[in-house]
Amino acid sequence: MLEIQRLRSDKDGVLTGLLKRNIDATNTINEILEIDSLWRSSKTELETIFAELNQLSRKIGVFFKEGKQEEASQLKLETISLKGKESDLKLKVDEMESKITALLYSLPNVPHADVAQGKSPEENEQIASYGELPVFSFSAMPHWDLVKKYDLIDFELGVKVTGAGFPFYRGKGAKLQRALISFFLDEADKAGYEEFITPLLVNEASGIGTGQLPDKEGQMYHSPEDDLYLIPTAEVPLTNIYRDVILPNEDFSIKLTGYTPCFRREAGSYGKDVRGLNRLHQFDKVEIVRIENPKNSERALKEMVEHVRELLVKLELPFRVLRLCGGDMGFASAMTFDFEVYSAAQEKWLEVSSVSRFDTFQSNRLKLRYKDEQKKSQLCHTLNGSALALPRILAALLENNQTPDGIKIPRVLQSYTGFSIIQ
RNA sequence: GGUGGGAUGGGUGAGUGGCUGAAACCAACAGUUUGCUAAACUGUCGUACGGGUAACUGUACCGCGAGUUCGAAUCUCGCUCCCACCGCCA
Repeated sequence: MLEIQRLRSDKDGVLTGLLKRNIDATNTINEILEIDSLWRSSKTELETIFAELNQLSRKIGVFFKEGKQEEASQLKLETISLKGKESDLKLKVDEMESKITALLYSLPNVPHADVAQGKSPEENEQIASYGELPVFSFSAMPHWDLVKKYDLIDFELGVKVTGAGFPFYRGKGAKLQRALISFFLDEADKAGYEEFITPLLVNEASGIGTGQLPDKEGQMYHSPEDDLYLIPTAEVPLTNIYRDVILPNEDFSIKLTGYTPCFRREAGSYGKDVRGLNRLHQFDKVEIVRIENPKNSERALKEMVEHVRELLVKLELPFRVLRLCGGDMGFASAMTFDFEVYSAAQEKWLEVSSVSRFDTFQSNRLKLRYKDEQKKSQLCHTLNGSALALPRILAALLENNQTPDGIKIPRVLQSYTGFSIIQ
């Protein structure tokens, strides 16, 4: 949620920023500011009434103590008309507040100055690439055939036991999965992130805190009996650790990581691009989360991008890094870098990581603050990124490393898997 | 699932209708003292919003939401959560 102070002080900046998302928010913001100024004057009026009532009550109390019944009842009469005004005004003020909140919730984050305008993924800027695209002297198999050939993943079994998008990993497929998780966590640990094992179900307040609720309700699995949501990413439990927290000073840098399964309903995304491991209802991911002083968030973003880059280099996968254009960025993000690995048999780039800075957009909802030098509360900046999401990494590893003799395991994983080739 | 008990500031905890935004203690922070540390003493010590350049000031908040009352942390009702014991279970 954008801060209303920002709309008051820099309306034009916000408007031009949102244009990068191809959103013309003029009407919304004008409406917010109109209601806001009316709200402020009404609020002042209301508080004056409260102040008068408080004073009268105090006097009545004193009169009663002194036994002056007459004077007290006199004053009681005065409160009646004030109370009438109060309840009318209070209704209006409440109405205005919820209207403002609803309008603020509807506005996405303002893209950072360096973000380009654009409508679709084609307009994302490629800022780096690494590795060579594999060439095969034989006809390469897509991963959904490879996993069948080598008994690594059983999609049909998943359909039987649960439904589409819930695969079984088995044998070396399961081991490889576990190896990747351990590798990612170890790398995060080396980079100074504290590891967590988090709850996989969260309450409504947490969903609101990180922005999944109320807008993206349909994307999460929900247990109505207990009113709990299955997490779509570890970002939710990890970031919500710091919901309603005020850090005591301005000298902090919080780095969290965690492996969790992620659950996504993916309502409405059927058909192409969902084959095999490309899009699942349940998948594994290691997430990194940072909470930073605003002055350090730019550096933090760079470090996170570098961290993800290193992971992919070590896995020997060809990849490219994109800075997303305004139109392709997530609702809460101010800047996002996507990492895509090349999947050789599908001949496609697959998104395996998304690293974003949210500035104060999340912390405003989370009420996550720190005390500055003047001991004033300021909103923190939050950032997060996948490091990494497993299924598409697995898809690319299998496809790119296939040989007539089997699938070769990257060197860095071999100590984790205990084998160097899948035959 | 059953039965009880509870929810007050960073923590412990007092407070059953008015001068209580909230005692006291602890913790924390600043200062005095000190060769250093400790101790002692002094002071500060919630959040949000509104008004004001500012000093400051008004209002709201004692789990959440309603109600009674001139006035509610305190009384009434509903809800949520937590704890303990029993049952069941990894």
